[in-house]
Amino acid sequence: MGRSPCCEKAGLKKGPWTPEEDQKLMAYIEEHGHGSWRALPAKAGLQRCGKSCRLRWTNYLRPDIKRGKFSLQEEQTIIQLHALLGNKWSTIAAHLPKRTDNEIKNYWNTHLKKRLTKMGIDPITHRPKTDAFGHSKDSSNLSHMAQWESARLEAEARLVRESKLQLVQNQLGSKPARLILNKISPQPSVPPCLDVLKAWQRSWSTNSQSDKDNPRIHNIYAMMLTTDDLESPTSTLCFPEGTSLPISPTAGTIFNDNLLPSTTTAPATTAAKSSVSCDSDEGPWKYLPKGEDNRVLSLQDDNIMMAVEAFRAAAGYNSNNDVMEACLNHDLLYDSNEGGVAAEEDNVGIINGDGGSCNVNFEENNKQYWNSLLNLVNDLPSGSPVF
DNA sequence: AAGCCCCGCAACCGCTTTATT
DNA sequence: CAATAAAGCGGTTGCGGGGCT
Repeated sequence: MGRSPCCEKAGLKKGPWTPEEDQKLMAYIEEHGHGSWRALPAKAGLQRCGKSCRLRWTNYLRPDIKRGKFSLQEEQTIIQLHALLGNKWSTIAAHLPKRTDNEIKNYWNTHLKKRLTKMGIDPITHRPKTDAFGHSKDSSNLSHMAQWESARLEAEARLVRESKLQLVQNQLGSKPARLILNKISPQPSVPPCLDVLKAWQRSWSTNSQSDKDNPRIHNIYAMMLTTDDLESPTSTLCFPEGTSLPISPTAGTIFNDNLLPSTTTAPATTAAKSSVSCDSDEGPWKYLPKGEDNRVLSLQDDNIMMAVEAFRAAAGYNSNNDVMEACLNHDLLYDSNEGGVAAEEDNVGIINGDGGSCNVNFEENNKQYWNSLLNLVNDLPSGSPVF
């Protein structure tokens, strides 16, 4: 499946852009939109390849780019997200609305990475370097735990991109505590919070035992994570109850019949095409492909990961068995009786943020780690000098 | 003043993913 | 369903500017 490089043609210019070229590109896009990038250079009178034009536009010329020094808050957000996601620059950029992935990547490589190193923190694992050797298990667990949040954030970022063109539809059900997977614009009313970390905390907080355990673990890094507001315009975890938005019709819909308003019912076409579901306490989650549904998506906070999994599964898995397997592979489902991985027909417990009725069998160490991290963060006065 | 070195950033390269035919 | 095109993404490169000797 080869594809010839887009700049192969002789005569195409490379290297730094001149102001004249910038002007041509901006003028063309302002008037016509970019359309097909490949076709753009000829139409705009540029001796560049489409890829070069796209990069120049997305990384530099786009009017909604904020340039200049990164604020402390932005730095903290980058560090936090990098700890969870690794080098997923585009996903991280989705949480810093006016910054480009390229800019964030550069800033990380030239500033933040060095700063962490100087502080004795491994910029890859985000753990104190002295911990790295003796706690490899912790590191792998951290990575394991981060998988789900990573998946969620990536799915979220995808939905956000796709939803930019959508029209807001008015719909509201009777269920309280709505959580939506996408959002068109940032919500100023979102309360300051460490949404990612708190999401984790909720996932592990079945008991309060950890409150008194390991109070000093990773305290240096916890200090670095201190923040007043992790800006997360797409966060699923900070929305005030009662908020409701439609899921993008271009992205498809994740839904759960039992959480839908009683007046809406799932079309019969659902199961046929997207026989994708994840069972949960609320009943099965399903995914409806784009164009087939325009209802409002309403999720209970605790089911967010199940919904995301249903969505992801719709793209890559064909049967319930596959989805179940995917869930099992991610340690999402556990046998409620034995604490081991459940067979499909078993009565399985679902990881559930309220912790009340679910069976969470992750290592206690992970719980303690994240809880201690959050406790430390919460205990610190807001606006603590970190750097 | 000249040469050298380091750093930051824009841009490129090539691989992967997604969309289209 | 496979092939192809287009776009996305992350790693890397190389240029230009500033500081140091």
